[in-house]
Amino acid sequence: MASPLILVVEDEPAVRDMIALTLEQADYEWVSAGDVPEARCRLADARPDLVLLDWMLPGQHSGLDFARQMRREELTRDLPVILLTARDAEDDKVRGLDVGADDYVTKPFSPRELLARIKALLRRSGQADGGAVVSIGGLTLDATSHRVLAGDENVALGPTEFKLLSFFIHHPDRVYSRDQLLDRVWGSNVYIDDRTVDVHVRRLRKALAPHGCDRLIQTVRGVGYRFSEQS
Amino acid sequence: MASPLILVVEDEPAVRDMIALTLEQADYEWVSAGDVPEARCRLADARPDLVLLDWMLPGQHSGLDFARQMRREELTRDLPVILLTARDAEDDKVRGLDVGADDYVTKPFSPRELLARIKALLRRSGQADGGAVVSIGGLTLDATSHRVLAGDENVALGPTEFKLLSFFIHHPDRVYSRDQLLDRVWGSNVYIDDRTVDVHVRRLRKALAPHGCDRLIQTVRGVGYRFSEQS
DNA sequence: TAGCCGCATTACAACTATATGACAGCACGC
DNA sequence: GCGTGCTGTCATATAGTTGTAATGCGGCTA
Repeated sequence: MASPLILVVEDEPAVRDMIALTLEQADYEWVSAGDVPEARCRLADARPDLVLLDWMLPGQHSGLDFARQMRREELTRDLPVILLTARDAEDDKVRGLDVGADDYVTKPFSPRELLARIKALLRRSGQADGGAVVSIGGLTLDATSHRVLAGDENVALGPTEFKLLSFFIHHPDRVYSRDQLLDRVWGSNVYIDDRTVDVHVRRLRKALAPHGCDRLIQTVRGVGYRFSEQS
Repeated sequence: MASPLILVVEDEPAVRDMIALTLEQADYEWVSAGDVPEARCRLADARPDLVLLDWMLPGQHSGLDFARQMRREELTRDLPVILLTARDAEDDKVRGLDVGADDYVTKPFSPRELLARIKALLRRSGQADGGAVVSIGGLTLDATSHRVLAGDENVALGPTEFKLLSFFIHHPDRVYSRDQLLDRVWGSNVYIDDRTVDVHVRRLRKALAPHGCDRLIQTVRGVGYRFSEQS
């Protein structure tokens, strides 16, 4: 496999160079962008495997908007994003997770920490498409054969339920609001009601219940849903 | 932290003993397995922090399959794996890293080299954890999964209690008046009675009490409340 | 020691969020 | 064209959460 390509979106040249050096030493390929429009181009032409995104960017478009937009586009929806935030900005972290960043690193950060998170994230997401088979808590989803097994029994799911479960199983132990789920499972141009998510969750649970796997989909009241093996 | 537990998967008793001795001298805990089925059991019951995996194992299941399977299971996906390759087989190394091994050691290897790699890997994987996780006094709050753990037990909280605890845990060792708490937890423009804070503090304490963590929320008479590890 | 004040505790009724079941519109294959 | 299965919406049921108020308790002060 070729070494992963990482897109660095950061306006300060000094920080960018530092990151670039770190990446090179760890044998990653990289491209960089200094603002959001440029980042869009790189995204389209270079097709990176992961994005390092500075929270504070010049121009009217913040990193937040960029991240949100990425989540809406089919092509970039599953791209792992690591947010670079200033220390002490608890709000930023929360909002960052809201728009779907997968992880964040607070500045200033050590090269080692950055690499560790990149590696962890790449491994997780690489497993997601490459392996095509993922198992959690007795549930097995095989993307290739488009099949779901609970234990060794087949589970019949409709298309939307399958996509929903697929998203959940690839992003476990994390809450997603109904809006986020609509963005990431249904896709961009949807005028669909929040409550519809409830219904599909319900259908998914119903299908999983005979196998005892419905417990994996957990309601987080006031927030959304979570897929997790733990209670 | 307790000393890390290492699972040694190796069929040759002589090599296994040598490794075990090395580990013991470095003050690591260890368990061992001679084949893949046994390794699975140890993985499930002992929950090791790192796996030393021999590439050449008896039986139809190779180390490669085992490693791949580990990457599929949620519980073991992020477990660091060091591969022990028999010969200087470049192919094996490549394939090993492909399935997600984090490092490899070529036999014969020196105890010192083995220990160095174990140490480095444990350090890295330890750092890769938790971005949005804060722990104080046995309490762990994970914003990402929107979960609270006391020790390793789940604590059920309502939305407001969660927000309150989240604020406290991010601002420890400092008194806050009821008005301040209303501002920062409930939001600015609320016309809510001071006494309501008492009730929510009470509810939070009640939820934490079974785990002994209620002592962290302290009343400062005439002033307000404080969250602190010290009494 | 009586009385006051601040906090703890409990109960409760309004309110809100989620679960559930039913339904009509579609798309698709036959 | 006709079933069949899937989707999104709605109405209703259920369950969990919230702020308030009543009451109890203990310490502090006069």
